[in-house]
Amino acid sequence: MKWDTLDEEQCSLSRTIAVVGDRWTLLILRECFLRVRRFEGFQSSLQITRHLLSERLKKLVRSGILRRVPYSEAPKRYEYILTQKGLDLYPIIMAMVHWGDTHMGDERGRPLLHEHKTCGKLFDPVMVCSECGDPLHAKQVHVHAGPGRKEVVG
Amino acid sequence: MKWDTLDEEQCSLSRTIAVVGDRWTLLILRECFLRVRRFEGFQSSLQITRHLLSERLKKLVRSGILRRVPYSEAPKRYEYILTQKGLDLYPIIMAMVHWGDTHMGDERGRPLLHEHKTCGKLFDPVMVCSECGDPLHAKQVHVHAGPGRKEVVG
DNA sequence: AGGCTATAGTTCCAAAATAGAACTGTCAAA
DNA sequence: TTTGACAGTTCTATTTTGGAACTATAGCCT
Repeated sequence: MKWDTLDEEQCSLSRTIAVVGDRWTLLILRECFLRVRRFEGFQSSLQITRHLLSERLKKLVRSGILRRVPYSEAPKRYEYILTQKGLDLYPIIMAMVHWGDTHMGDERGRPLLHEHKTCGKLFDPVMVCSECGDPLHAKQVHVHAGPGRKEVVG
Repeated sequence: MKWDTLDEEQCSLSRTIAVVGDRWTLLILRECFLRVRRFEGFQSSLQITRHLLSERLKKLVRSGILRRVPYSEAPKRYEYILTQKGLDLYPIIMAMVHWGDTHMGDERGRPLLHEHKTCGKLFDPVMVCSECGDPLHAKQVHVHAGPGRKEVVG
């Protein structure tokens, strides 16, 4: 597969994978949601090589997920801030964190707890149907071809 | 980073990434949710090299996400079925599909539509708080160190 | 003025992962 | 007996990563 044109695929999952489908990108985004914004911050907390970090940040900026904002004029220095498009990745990250808590946990318990500020409680993320509000399960979902589908599969 | 011990990291996201954090694995899982079960099925719909497909399927079986079930005795043939642990990845996949639909769509419209069998309507997946049921947004969440956390960050 | 430190990268080479194609082995059907 | 379907394995070439060192700008200290 030609990963460089993955974002032109018909499948929405492929298009998402094109931008966030690698290990480092996902970990960088985790740091973004933990309020890390600067090159040295990402580098020291992730132990990613500077070369790859540089690559990934550029790609995230090109994809419109991060904005590169100057925070110092002399010397010129920038920090990386999530755009709305980037903030909208939150459910993906939370879904992954929750699956890890549920299925990959160890005896120590979960490393982070999440508090929902609007209700004040510790919570788990739950994915529900936008129409009826019930929790979603794979077996209750039927897939139809949509308007953007070239040929029918599945 | 040593990717082979990523599943021993303290971070739940890292542990999830250890098993589903690469492009092909995610695409294979998409096919699983579209009811593909066999080697040739995955190979022909994804155009993945047979070598990598073989590797990834083995890893998914080792991780307990797929089960390798015989469907023919002579010759011995197997198919790959999602376990409950695998089925629980559904929110991750759906979150990614939904983000792709929202932010990476093109003029043709979305390729697939999802019907919730229990309510009969076409829906979008929404991530909500398990406690109050409100939709989750990154800025409304506060992170605490949990019992499995060695040191405090973030 | 000279040297140290902080920040944000870039460059270079070795090691690992992936792509692409061909090959293996088992069995059924023609 | 030949062909085809299925489920892989093996091989080499290319691409991506990892790891370490290097560059560049500017503030601060003496």
